Amino acid sequence: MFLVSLIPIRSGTPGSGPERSDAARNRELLLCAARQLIEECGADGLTMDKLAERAGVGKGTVFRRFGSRAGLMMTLLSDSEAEFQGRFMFGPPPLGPGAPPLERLIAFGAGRIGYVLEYGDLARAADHSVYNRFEVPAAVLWHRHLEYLLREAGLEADPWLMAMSLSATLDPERLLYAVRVQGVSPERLEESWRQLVTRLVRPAE
Amino acid sequence: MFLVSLIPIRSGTPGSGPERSDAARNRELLLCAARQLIEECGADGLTMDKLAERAGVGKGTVFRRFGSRAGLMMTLLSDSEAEFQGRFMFGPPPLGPGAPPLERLIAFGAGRIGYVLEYGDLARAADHSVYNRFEVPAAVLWHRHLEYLLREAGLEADPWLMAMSLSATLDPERLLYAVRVQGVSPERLEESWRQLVTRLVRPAE
DNA sequence: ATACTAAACGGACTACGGTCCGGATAATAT
DNA sequence: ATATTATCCGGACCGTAGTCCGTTTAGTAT
Repeated sequence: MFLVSLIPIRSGTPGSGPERSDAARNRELLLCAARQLIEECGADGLTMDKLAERAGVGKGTVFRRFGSRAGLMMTLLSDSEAEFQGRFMFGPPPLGPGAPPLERLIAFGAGRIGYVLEYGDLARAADHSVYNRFEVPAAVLWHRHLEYLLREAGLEADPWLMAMSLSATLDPERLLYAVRVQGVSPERLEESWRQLVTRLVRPAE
Repeated sequence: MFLVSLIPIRSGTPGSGPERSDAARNRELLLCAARQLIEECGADGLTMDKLAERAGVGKGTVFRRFGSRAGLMMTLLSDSEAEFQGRFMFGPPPLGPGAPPLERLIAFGAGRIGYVLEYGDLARAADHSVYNRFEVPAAVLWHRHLEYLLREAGLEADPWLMAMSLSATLDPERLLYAVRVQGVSPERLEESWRQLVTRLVRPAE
């Protein structure tokens, strides 16, 4: 069993030591301004320049706080992300521990689909790292969780890569394309996911 | 049965009519310069400014020819892409018609994995459209092919979405991450793909 | 209070993808 | 040859993410 350091999402703190008061104040200003801007222009319409101006700080401050645009988006998502993590790691079955692995897999997909549809553009923008989006703590955690459930379900073959395939299926960009462009219903997504994982873990006669 | 208009990849021609002689000359200059630059700096190191300068044309010309950076990359890949398309649509079994659907699915994955590993950065850069990368002709064709094979194999449930999951599994960015960062071997990828599609199409007892 | 220092600040700067439009030019008609 | 026109050309221009570095400031030691 592995226990990660408990929801290591992204606090928005650059250094390791305590935070200076002006830094803390600016972080709040920035998060507040970001939420305002997203409400006004949507997540895709948020630019780092507009954000800096709205918050009344320099552009450098924005990047020192959040590292990148994707980092900012992750910070904005961190509360709901932590909530979701808590549910699938410690919450009630079938998402949390207690239910059989296959049930948990199905619930995980449904949960993630709901999450992505709720925070659509934000989730997509958070994924838009130029570098490896697969090494973001949250992504690593999902992957490990899927891998763990696959093992528990008795999957023989390469749970690591299978977890990767499953992660790919739940990729925000694809899900949003299916729903928004192709008009696929969330229920249909969930059902397809259920079929997928069910067939995956079914033992080879 | 559907027969697409036969390998509609991307010719690099903007208008619909015939091409003016200077335009044709510049297109050749650009493709040649692009291949040079990729050899020198890698696909990721190619910028549209450098390309224009190297080819001795204006920047506008580059974008009129190829539409975008991703469009240029697709054009550079079009020969090998056409070759791959020809193989899985008309070539010899097990990739081409004649073999049982499951065999063809397995071969398709292996072929695609080989393709992505061969043209790595190029394939990834070609996928990097800002807009919907899922509507690129080549991607649509793969998707339809996978969907068709899934149906042929007797899959009951939602072949369209299942084909989408399978496409996601074969996404260049993910494959390259697995191989280059995680050190997964191509054989392991192929084996995992084989397991995945085999389990998918296995009938529900 | 004063001096000191590490941290944070700000905004000019770069790199890059992509757009625009006035001017050049190849094909065609006369 | 000349005129006409649709197409193409070039490079200045824009918006955006991200970097850099001289300046300011919060916290702390004296």
